[in-house]
Amino acid sequence: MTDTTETTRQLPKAYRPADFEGAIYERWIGADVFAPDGAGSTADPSAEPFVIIQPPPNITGSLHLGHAQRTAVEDLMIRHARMTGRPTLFLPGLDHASIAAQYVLDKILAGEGESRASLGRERYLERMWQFINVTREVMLGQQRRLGASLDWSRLRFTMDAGSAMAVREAFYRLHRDGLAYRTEALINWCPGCRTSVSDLEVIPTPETGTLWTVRYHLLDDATGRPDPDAWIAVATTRPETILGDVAVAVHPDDPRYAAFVGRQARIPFVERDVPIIADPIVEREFGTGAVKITPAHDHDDYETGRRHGLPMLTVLDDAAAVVGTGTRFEGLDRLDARREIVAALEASGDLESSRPHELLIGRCERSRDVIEPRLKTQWFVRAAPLAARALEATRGGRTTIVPERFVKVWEHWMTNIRDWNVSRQLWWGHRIPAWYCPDGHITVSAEEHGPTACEVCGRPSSELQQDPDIFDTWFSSGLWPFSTLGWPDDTPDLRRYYPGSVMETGHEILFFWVARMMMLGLHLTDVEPFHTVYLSGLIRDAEGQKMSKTKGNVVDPLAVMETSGADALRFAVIHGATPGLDQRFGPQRLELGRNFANKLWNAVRFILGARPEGIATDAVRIAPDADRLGPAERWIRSRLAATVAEVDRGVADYQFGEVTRALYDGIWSEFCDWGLELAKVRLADESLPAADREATWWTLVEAIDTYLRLLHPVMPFVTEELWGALPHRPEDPPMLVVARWPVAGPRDPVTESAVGALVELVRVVRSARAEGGVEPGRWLPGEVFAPTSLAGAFDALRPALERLSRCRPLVRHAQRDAFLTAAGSRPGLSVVVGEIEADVALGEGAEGPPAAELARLEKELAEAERLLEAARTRLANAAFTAKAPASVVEGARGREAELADQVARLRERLRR
RNA sequence: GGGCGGUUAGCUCAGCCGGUCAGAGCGCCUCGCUUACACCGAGGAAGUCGGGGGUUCGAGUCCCUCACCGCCCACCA
Repeated sequence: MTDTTETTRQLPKAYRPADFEGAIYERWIGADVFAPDGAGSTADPSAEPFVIIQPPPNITGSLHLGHAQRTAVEDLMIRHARMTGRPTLFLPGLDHASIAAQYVLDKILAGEGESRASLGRERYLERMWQFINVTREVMLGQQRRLGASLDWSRLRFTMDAGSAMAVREAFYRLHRDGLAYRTEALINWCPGCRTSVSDLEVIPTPETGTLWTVRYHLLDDATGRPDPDAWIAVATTRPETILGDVAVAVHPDDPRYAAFVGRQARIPFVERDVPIIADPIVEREFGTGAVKITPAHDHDDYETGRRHGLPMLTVLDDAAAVVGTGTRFEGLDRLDARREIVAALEASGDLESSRPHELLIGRCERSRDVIEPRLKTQWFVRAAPLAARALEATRGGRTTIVPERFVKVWEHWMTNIRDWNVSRQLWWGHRIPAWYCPDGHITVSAEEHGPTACEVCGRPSSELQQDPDIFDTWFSSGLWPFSTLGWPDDTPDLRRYYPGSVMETGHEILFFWVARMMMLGLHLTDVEPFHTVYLSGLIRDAEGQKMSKTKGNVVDPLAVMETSGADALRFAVIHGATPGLDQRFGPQRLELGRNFANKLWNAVRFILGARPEGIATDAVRIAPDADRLGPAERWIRSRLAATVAEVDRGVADYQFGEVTRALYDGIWSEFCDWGLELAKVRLADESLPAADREATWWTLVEAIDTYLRLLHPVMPFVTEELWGALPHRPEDPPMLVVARWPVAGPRDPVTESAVGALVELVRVVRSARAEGGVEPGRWLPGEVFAPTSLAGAFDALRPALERLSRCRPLVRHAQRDAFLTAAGSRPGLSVVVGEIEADVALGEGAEGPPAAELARLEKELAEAERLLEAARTRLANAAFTAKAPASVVEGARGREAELADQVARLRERLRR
């Protein structure tokens, strides 16, 4: 490390991120600075640790831009905390993503002519491990490339032994506490994935279907046979479910059907006679006002069936083919069956009508197949009591959600929560640790090898059968904040790093993941798993479209980083980050980041190259000599202090876009555009004592060092690289990554306003020159009248002001009369900026002020008059002066005086 | 059917607690190779802050309402 601390190094002329980003990451790893207790850590061990919880990405392929943006935000927070001297934990991990992974692997297998069935459970899982051994490296590599300062020594996976142990223990306790139960219930079945899915995984999709109206003949009370001339018409979008109908429901107050209630109707094909019942759930206006009830294949009907004690007849199997009906439709896929049933009804004359109908179809989030609700015996987690505790945590302020508006969404969901179906008929995942004995007794065990005997009847384990199902993938994800720290064991990590500080994730998985972590965490550990939930928005493409593989508009972060660098990507995505709001990403954004890095690079190159001869190349950094600072140097320091404060505020408020904006403006528009330009002149001024020039240089070093620290969490690579080339203090650590976060110094309002006025003068003179059509390269003499309060700053900065305004000599007059005499009536450009007036001579040969100059002055006058008028109107309003705060009124008066002065001066200039 | 978010220069967006807040980047126009940077520098044009009400001395900034776009939740078969 000594090479970077004790000597300043030469920087290559061009900023080429690819040349150093990888090497820098290696150096961080080599120095072991990411682990909270790593060899290179400079944290205060007694400080409160800062822990970021990163959603472990799904191990299904590669990371996309959304991952990159979130990782960037997380890394920003953790790097900032690390620099403040807190022990930090940023734990890397991957999620086995059971259903998503199986979906991907199934597709790959299909391409090879294999399938889940052809391989069998064992070989299928072997294939899965092979698959993820490849993808995991890709994904971890992407995180490294992005510069994520993850503690790799703590890498975890939701399918590792630690997670497995936590899953078993968690389920064991939930069951013990009466919060996990097994029952037959109507669940969402995906025929494509051949598994149940949770309510959240069913995506309501608007589609145009058909609404068929079908006649069910009433039974003749006398004969007990269907009456060909009496029927009740029901409307349905799924005629195949007729086979499972067990009732017809009408609204109890519907006069049309009052006489029907209590009678029987004959279901076609299955020739089943079912009751006509009354239930207020029926919408009288919809369809015919009579609803067929299929409790085993429809969520609403299931509830209705339960209310009325109706039988539940399953007529679709796992593949969604007709089963158990004893009809000729047996074995047909439900859609084929639907067609045939409609045709048969039409033939029999019982199809009254059919019309197109817009409806919401539940589709599988993964396979997009139509979800077919069906009865299954599954494990459920009782949600209400868990949700109550989660709500307590957010209401009590122990966990804060950022941005705040999501609290409402959270509350709504938590208060209407339904029990969580955790059984999945998949293979890739944690097997449910429940065993059943031949007598149907249930034994749940947290032991790795299962129970030794049935808990109820004592039968030996050899007679017990383990549940073939696995857990919903979110069950293990829900344990992530503590399962990764050794829970259920009472480990040092768990004590030190739990609960976490900030949990960052996309708002789309607020329910899937955040809610489950809260519920499980509170129940199992008795403490909320994190203090803050920071929700990010989605990354969209430049057109505002959601990025998706099928649309082909996904941006590969690796490719982006290859061309523009990780820093540019990080800057771009952080720049656009507003909590909870989506952002568009396009090439422009990226260029912004890259250009900024380039600017920074060149600024540092300039500073290093401008080192006064009296300072050795390997000089140890010293603070600039305060007695030798000029106005420009004091201005730089004061503006720097302002930027530090702004960045601090942005970080504290999670307004990361504000952080990048403050840095962009501070570094580019203030420090580079004015600070360096002013300093340049002083550094080159041989007439000044060497010590003055050295103080200037040390000021630049101090400023850029501070800016680099502030920017490090956003752009870690380029800042590390550049910082390494700067002279350092003896107490500085070898690398920026563990250097101390800056403390905002004092502001200097007097200097800020004086230099601000002079900067404005330069700006206005430049503008006047350009508008007046003066050749840019031409030096013009100028006269300036500045109030005595600005005299010191003006004189000190005169050489710089001359150079920047390209006016020489620039003569300052202390008296306005003298100024007016000197400016005289010669042809020239006149500017009025605040209390300063300047007149730039156009030189011999000029006939008079060019027409453009007059037009410019007139425009300025008109604008000033307009503003003055507005200010006067405001002050004339008695209500304003009476009710507005004194400071505001005072400010308005000052403004009025200023404007009046400016108007007067401009009029005077125009008269000449 | 509820709920939430967005609507600010041609484009992409900042504008936190109402009082120089009308801004930035890109694009556009005019200039410029001034020894850090053409991934640059200087200057410039450009918006009745979605519409309409209201509160206030004062409103992109608060309230109501409407419109359009987007998202989330929801048991109309």
